[in-house]
Amino acid sequence: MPASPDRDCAMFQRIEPVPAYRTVCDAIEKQIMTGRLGAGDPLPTETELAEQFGLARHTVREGLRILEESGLVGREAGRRLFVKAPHYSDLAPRASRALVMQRVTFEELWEVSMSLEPSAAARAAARIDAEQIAQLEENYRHMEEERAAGRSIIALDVEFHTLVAEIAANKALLLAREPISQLFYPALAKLFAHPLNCETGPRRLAQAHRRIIDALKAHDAGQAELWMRRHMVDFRRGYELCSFNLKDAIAFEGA
Amino acid sequence: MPASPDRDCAMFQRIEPVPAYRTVCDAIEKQIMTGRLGAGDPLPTETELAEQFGLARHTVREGLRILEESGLVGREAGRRLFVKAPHYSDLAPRASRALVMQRVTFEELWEVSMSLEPSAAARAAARIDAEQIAQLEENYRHMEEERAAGRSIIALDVEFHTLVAEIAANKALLLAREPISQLFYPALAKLFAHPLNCETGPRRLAQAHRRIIDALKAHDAGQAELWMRRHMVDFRRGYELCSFNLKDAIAFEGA
DNA sequence: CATGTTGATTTGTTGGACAATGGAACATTT
DNA sequence: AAATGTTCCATTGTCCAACAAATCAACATG
Repeated sequence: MPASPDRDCAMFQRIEPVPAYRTVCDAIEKQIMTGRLGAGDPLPTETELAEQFGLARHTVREGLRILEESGLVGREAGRRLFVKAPHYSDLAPRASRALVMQRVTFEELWEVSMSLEPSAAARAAARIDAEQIAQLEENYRHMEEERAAGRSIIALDVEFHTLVAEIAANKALLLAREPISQLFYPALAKLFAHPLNCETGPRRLAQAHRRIIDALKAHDAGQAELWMRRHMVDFRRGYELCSFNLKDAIAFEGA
Repeated sequence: MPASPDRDCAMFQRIEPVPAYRTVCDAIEKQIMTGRLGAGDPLPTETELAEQFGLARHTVREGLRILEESGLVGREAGRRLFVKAPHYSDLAPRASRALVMQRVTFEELWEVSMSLEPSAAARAAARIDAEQIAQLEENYRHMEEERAAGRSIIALDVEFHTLVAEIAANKALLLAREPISQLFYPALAKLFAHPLNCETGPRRLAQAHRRIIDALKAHDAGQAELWMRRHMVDFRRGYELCSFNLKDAIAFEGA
């Protein structure tokens, strides 16, 4: 083995001290992941945990804050903490912010969406039911209403795509696409603020949604995928038409 | 508007009390997202923060734990906290665990990977450089070594795919695929534990990697995508061959 | 120049305390 | 009887004061 990197010679790995609050967090997490604590179970009270761990309540609390943030525990109507399965909506905001901080570009987001959205539509076509069709129609109706009133349809567009993904019923897909989907909000805002697009943009967008819904209703996976793809391509073209740079970082959308 | 849902009539939204530690977290997060605190900047000390916020140090600490967990701040060689841009490797473990708890199936993971991995390979082919080729070759060499020695190549397989994704240099893609990629670890372990696959599985896997690397070296996006797709299909077929149920939940991989 | 020593700074942890909130059980009002 | 007020207890949110342990920098020592 020639040119073996010298780090192979490093005999010892970096050793970092583990604060007690992290151990608390890990211990509880382990109980959850191994199923000894299941979703819906209430956590012991802070004082009980402190006793069991032999630590001060403050220390335990810091561990709980971490667990809470990672979505493994949450409050269900009241103060008490309950174990829960983290929902994609818990994790998406952090991921979105991470992407913004990494100065992700429109092009990067678009590329991934180009991979995920059409296949999501195809999958949705195969398993959509009446109630879900109604949801999509309601979204469409609402969008036309807002559009006629000259109000923003951005939130409704993001919702439409999330609805399609939920109909596709793939938990990994939902988790993967949501952070990206959220970031189209500022991108669309920028797009529709441009005089070239403030009128035609929303109209074309609604038309595409119409086509997609129709394909889904007909359980036509091919058409659904096709129209979703066209919809995405159209989005990108609009961006270029306004001579926005695809490689600019996505702007931060404040709370 | 017929059949307006009665929740539209609810005059007031749910109002939930915001504990001070969350306000702390939000305040600091805002400073980061608006750029007043940039990556690499040190945070004020806990006592300073406590003074500025007019809160007790421990309350501030709970807020810091949340920020730390979400990856916006971290320790860089020492105790002091620094602002940083969250890396996908910070967020992936949480997401993976979320998927496990939601009882994600092999089929779901596979479907998303089937959308992401081939296009990642195609994109990687367009921009791979000499050093990156060397990394892939090193990974391949190492894999053959381990395979010959009868040791597990699973970690190296996961690493291979992450390498390809990093070469594709799409930050959104990296973030989206990593949690899923991590979950193939237990799936592969299960697969290679089966007598039908413990020999042929790793061999076919290494062969596919060989083809992919060659395509990448030739900057042939089409071939890279094609072989990656075949590689994924092969993976699934192996799973079916062992008569594993594609709809079984992925097992938890303990620390 | 590598290795102690010292001291100031900062984080990790503890203890005890109290206010505020939620929930349940019960009393009161209409 | 249904809605509203009262009481009490368990639990969480917050504070104050303090100490142990680790880090860093400067300096002293061999």
